[in-house]
Amino acid sequence: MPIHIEELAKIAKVSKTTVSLVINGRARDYRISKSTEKRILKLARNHHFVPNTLARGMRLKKTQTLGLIVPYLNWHFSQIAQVLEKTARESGYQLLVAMTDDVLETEYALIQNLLARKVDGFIIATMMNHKQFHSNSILNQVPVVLIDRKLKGDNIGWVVSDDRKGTFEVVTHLCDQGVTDIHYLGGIKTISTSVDRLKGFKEALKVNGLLDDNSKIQETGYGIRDGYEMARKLFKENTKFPQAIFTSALTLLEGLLQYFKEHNPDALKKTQIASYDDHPMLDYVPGPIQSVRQNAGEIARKSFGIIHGVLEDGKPMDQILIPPQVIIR
Amino acid sequence: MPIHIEELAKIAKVSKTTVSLVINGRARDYRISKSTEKRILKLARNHHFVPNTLARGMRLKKTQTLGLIVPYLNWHFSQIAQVLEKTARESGYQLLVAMTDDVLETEYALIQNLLARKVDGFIIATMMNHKQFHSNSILNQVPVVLIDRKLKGDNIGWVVSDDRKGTFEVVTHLCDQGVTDIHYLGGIKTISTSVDRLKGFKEALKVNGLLDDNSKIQETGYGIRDGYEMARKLFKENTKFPQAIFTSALTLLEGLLQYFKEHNPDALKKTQIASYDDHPMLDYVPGPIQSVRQNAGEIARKSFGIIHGVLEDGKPMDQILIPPQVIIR
DNA sequence: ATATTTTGCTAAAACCTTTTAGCATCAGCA
DNA sequence: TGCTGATGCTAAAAGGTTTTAGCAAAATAT
Repeated sequence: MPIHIEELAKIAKVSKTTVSLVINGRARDYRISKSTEKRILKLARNHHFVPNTLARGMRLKKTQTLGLIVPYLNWHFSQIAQVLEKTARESGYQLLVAMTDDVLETEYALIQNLLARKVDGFIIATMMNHKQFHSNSILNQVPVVLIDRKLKGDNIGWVVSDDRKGTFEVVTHLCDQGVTDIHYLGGIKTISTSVDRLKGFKEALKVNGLLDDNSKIQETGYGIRDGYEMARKLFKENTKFPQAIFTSALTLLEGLLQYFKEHNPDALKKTQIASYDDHPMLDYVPGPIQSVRQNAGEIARKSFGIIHGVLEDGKPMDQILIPPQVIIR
Repeated sequence: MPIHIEELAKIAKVSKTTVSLVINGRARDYRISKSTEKRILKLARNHHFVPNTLARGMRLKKTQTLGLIVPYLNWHFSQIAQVLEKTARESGYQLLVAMTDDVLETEYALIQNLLARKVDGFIIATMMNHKQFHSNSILNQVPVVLIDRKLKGDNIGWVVSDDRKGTFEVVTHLCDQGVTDIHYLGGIKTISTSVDRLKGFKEALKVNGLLDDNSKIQETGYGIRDGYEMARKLFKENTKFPQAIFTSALTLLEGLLQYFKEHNPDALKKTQIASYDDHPMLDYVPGPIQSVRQNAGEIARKSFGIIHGVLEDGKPMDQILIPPQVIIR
């Protein structure tokens, strides 16, 4: 039962055109007298008038809404969501947030759903591969910026952490400690994130004159359970105690730590650990644990910046690599 | 440039009424022939027709959208957001997520914004007090369920963790260990959460025959920094080493741990620590740290359940206390 | 052959905005 | 007095959907 323009017009004894113009601050442009303007503004305030965004969206063909699609709200994506929401809101956009659980069908359905809701743009950590993404109808409807995982194509924007560089640097740090035997625990092989992190890992080994030994590389999935299982396998198949382990995501590190806690409490002291992704509580986990902190805030701000630029200033799509920060503890 | 009903009707050589009826599965009710139905359905699929939700929302006066307003996306609220999104989506609702940073004005603005967007209901961790909330126009427009912080009034729903009980139990556990000197670090005094947690704390002291000593109780704010500062003050003003410390939120625990790390590395071993809120990584922080795990999933599901019940089954508002789980490490 | 019922479909209104094009009225000027 | 320009405002259309009331034709009953 909120009041709308028509009623306001009736009360003010003017047309709804006039009310609309005043509300939108275009009174001057249309020579609405100062007195009429004030009267309407006051009336609107008194009656708690808020323009119906649906009707507005229909007419204007834009909703000031962005769709954010992520697999889940882990620490990294929460940070991104949080900064994104704030940044977007400050520019008058609101966020529709959805999660895919890393299920492709869910992602498809979600994109349809949000398209139907006429979001003005998307920010997606997609599961899709290049082909799937480009055959989707999304791209010729609204601007899309990918985060976390990138795809080729110049009508598609992305903002991702420099996975190769971050991994290279932290693994190099391990090497600098004199470690020569480094194991790699990774996630879903296909996504760009995994490819780049593994690339950085191998590069670091090469530069530091270490053997690139595929038997020390495991890649299964990004679940905590996956990390746990890879840790188990690592210790089962290697008689020699690993000097160092690199996990390519926080979840995998969690799985590893859990395995350690259950089966090998003193491994933390004997094995050097490094991981992609950071978390404030890693400060309190004895280890110490080296990590690669993604600049979530920057990823969020830049992502919005691109969408905003495309939408409001007709700027071209953009693709940005964000340098991560290696945290040495 | 997505296709809409009118065009589809033209192609199928029927009226848009017919298309609409078919799309909404009401063909039977209106005696649309099976053949026409099939034809339209096929056409709709081929042309990737998705009904415009804005137009639909206008006509139906509901948007299948819920507004979630939280102060920030910390672990607890992320969990809630995540489960809520999934639960809601499974019932055909989408989530508009917004954050207040615990700033009252932002919350007011956000509520207006989401009301303008015609969300069908709200789930809010509000900063408002009883009076502020009830003088807000929100309550006579759509159903509202509060989380984390409750307010009186029977037209307003809430689902909160049983703060009093959780605190009582974990503090009692400390007492059972023979500890007699327990310090309390709390947050913003005014919100119900704080009141109930302190109540549980005092109750536990009383039941266990300990002195209720106000000098051991600090309440400033819920930031990490607040935890840090209260820890500093605690150690500065007490010559005697504290036997135990209870922090009433995860952020405060983080602040405490940070203080320990910087100024008192061995305090972790000498002092028993318990905290409201849990986090998976607490498993790996030496301590050990006792915690009270809120059932975020249940809070989310029940919140949605209430809104859904009110919206679709005309059920009455409801207020639910969710039992938390004490984690002993 | 006519009346009635069933079948299959549709016209039009309503939801609330914004915007374009333009209509009165009045003052100023010749 | 008649014309021009400024002032202050408005009518109407468009955007895409759902729903109510009802129409024409075909089938059935009398």
